[in-house]
Amino acid sequence: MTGRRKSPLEIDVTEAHMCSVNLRLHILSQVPFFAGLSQADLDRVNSLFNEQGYAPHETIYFSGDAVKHMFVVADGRVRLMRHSPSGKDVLLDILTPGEFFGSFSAQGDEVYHETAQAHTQTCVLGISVNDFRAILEKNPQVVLRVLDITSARLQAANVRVHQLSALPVEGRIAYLLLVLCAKFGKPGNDGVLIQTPLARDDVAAMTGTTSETASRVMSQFQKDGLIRTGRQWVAVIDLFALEEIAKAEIS
Amino acid sequence: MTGRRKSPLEIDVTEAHMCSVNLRLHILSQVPFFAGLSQADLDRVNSLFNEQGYAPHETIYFSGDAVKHMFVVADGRVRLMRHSPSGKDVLLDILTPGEFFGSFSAQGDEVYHETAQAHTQTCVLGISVNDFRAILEKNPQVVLRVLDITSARLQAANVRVHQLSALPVEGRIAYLLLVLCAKFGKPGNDGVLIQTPLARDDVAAMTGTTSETASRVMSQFQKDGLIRTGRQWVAVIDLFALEEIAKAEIS
DNA sequence: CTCATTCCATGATCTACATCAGTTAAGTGC
DNA sequence: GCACTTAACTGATGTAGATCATGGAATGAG
Repeated sequence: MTGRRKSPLEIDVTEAHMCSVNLRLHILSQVPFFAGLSQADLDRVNSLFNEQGYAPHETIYFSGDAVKHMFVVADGRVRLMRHSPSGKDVLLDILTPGEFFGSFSAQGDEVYHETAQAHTQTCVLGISVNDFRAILEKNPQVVLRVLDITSARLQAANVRVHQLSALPVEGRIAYLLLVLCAKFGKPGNDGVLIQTPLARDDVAAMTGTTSETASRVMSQFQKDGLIRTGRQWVAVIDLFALEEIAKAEIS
Repeated sequence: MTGRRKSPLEIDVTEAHMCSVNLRLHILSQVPFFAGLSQADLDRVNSLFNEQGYAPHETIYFSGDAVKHMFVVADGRVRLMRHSPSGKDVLLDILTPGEFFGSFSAQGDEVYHETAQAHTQTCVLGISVNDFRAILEKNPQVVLRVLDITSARLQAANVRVHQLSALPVEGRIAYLLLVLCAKFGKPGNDGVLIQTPLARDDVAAMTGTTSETASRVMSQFQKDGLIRTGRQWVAVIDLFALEEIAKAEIS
């Protein structure tokens, strides 16, 4: 393993805390649920957002904080997590530019039910819940898109419940790698590289296990030639084999 | 335990496969997301629904079936579940009159991702996805309500993911009983009776454990005076103690 | 470069819970 | 009422995976 490359991730470490105006407009037009808006509407919407930069591990809001904003990731990666008194945190999702988080229900939650944290150097666009709600009320087709996305997330959450209830750790990690591959994968020389920092702790926190067990399972995957992995990175080589493991049930 | 009462549930075992027209209109007006409609709109919506009766354990649709309808529970209880190849099924939810299920995303899923089954004698109102979508497109405020409900369900699913990842079985069952209590609870002589048939298998399938373990945990709860339970029923006596257990983390 | 920190790997134990198995009790139909 | 069926209880045993503990490798700071 002398030739193992180090840190193959290509994370843009731009110094800018703020993202450029160009990027900002581009991002908003890319957000799935604003896709249908006219340029004029888009400009109006854009003026309601303000941007904010975060360093890695900086917290955007804490679980339990009063809800004030809805956010869109402009650049970087954002972690959504839930804490436990014991310290065993659960990583709900890693968000990529164009995805939204925070509150968006019309009735409005009182407090956030998860913590949002910058995973990498991040730029986030925020809008007050009132402004966002006004947009929703004026643009029915936007609401339909938000509903679609929320339904898809509910769907994904149910899959996760299912897996935590019925699959052994190995299967859950295999499935997670496939999901991350679909979301962050960049085909490369050897396998599909998951383009986001991903520590063993992260894998553990997304699959309901410990970092030690995640480490063992991933070591085995590597020995079996299913993945290549190093410090904070993973590349998937054999998608099909992982799929088999994710589906496998011991009769 | 000589005085243990038998089957304290008060399930209406009406013979009717169909629910009356009165009930039907009443149900639709009670459905949270139709609550804002005018009487005229409500009548029009009503005409788009057709009703269907199901006997206990009858299947309304299977996971994997092509999506054709969105449903509202009119009477009885409906189980939403996911199957595993191994046979270890997961019970996602038990629905009560006024709740909807099936597909409702605007883009439309191709197939159902869960199986819906009558839990008791049930009457269900169905509407074609096209008709429902037309309603959504004409009534923005209805979409907002659907979004709210979907957000709340996503929220609940995330709680479940969290618990499966971080809580021991005892805690998950304690929490489940509290949730069921809030949803189906009827205060009675001794404790709050959960007004739905609830076998140990059901508890197990909702908490990611086995019926044996569910049985052991619930026996212990009963010995400790937290609940009263029998064949297919549970009454909660000490809500506060269950809350403590649900929150407890080992260090 | 060197040191300090963080992340990863892996062995040795321990335990919560699954699994297997047999008994008891609550409903149900005749 | 009695026989039959299904659900619940409970003991014995096995095991996946947590926990504890240690050493090594990649990265970052000075």
